[in-house]
Amino acid sequence: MAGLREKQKADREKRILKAAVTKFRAQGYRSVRIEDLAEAAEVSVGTVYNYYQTKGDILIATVAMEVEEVLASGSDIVAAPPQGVHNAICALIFSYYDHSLNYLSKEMWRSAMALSIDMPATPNGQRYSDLDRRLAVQVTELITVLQNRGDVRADLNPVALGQVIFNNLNQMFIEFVKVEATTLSVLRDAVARQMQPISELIATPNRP
Amino acid sequence: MAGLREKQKADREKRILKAAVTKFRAQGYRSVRIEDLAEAAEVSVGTVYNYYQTKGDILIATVAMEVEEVLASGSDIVAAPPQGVHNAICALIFSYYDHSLNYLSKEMWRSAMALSIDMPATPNGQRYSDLDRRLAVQVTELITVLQNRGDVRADLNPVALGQVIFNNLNQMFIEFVKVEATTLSVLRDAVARQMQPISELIATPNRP
DNA sequence: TTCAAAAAGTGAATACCCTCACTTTTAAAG
DNA sequence: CTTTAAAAGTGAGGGTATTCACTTTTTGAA
Repeated sequence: MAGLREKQKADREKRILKAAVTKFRAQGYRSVRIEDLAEAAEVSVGTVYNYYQTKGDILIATVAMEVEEVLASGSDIVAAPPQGVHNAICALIFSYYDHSLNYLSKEMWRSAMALSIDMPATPNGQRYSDLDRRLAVQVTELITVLQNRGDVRADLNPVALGQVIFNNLNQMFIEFVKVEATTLSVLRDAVARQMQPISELIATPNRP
Repeated sequence: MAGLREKQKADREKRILKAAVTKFRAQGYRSVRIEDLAEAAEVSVGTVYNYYQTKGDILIATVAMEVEEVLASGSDIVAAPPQGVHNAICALIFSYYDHSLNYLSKEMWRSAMALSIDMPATPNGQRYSDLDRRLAVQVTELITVLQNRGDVRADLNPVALGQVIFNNLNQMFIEFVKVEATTLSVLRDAVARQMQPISELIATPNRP
């Protein structure tokens, strides 16, 4: 299995991906030409297409790496959410947001999200949608944890709630990456404000 | 003002737009070439670009017409929402959804939404974002109406609530257009299920 | 070691969006 | 009616993602 051919394949794929991460961040996804990636990875244009179906496919591969990290950081929060419904929900959401720009620029996010909408049937689009789905599931898990802990009313459907909260945080993130000037702290404040009434409503009523 | 030149200009623009609506729906946005539109509108490729900045610009123009209708139908609902919080919210959302495919195909929506994310600074993207904003405002207006009527708790921030509900319905619409096979009734049911707990939570508590 | 088949690499060719230097048409003044 | 400037139209050409017929490399059996 670790023949010469396999080793070379893995190496070429890695070189292409590394070139992509570097160049996409430095120059922006748009302005990087496949030829640039091929040159940096020391392969031909045709070879790039042996490893990735489209330019967008390469982008999704870089985004997927980041989202895996985001999911990992989120699972820490779900395992031990801070006290209070609002704090817990915001902690999870903020952990997503704070990780989101580690390796990716806003422009890369925009392009990736646009691709996932525009080409939903391609492996690209599906992979991105899967990541979104896993994020939504994680939010639902948090709600369930909070219900088990007695913080959130037990009579609420955690799936419906989780989806609504995820859809909101996702849409807010879209708005965030659409405006280059917006900072993470502005995003956090806006979402915290939106979640405030939701958190209060779903919290278990005080029984004095 | 209604000189020959103006008349011809208006006529050409209309011909291009008409060709776009027809061909985009028939063949899909992607597969229609600017040259096809130019031919159908009996102008040259260069002329198309005298009226619209990019291919995406033409798409947004067609989408904008549809969204204006959606907004108009929504304002009827806001003016006289049906009884009950859940009914009122769903009525508004469903009026959006039910109008959405009048002139546009799912593929057109996908492309338009992708454009709005990917090129937020262009006139295209901004115009689309403006339409989204107006829809969000309309949802907020509905919440306010329901508050004034005493159906929704007066202590809730209608803007935060309106944004969350809009973000959710918008994101659900994105998922809807991403999967060609999904029907409007499936979409409606899913959103109704999500809004159910929200509606109950924000409704004024019964005072027996 | 040799050789045929399979796998992978290659880059010239293709397709399509968009631009721009040039031509044609319209407006309006003389 | 001429003339001239402004406005609009035109389509060949530039740029880049993607393809595919051909070449090179690797594998594994003889």
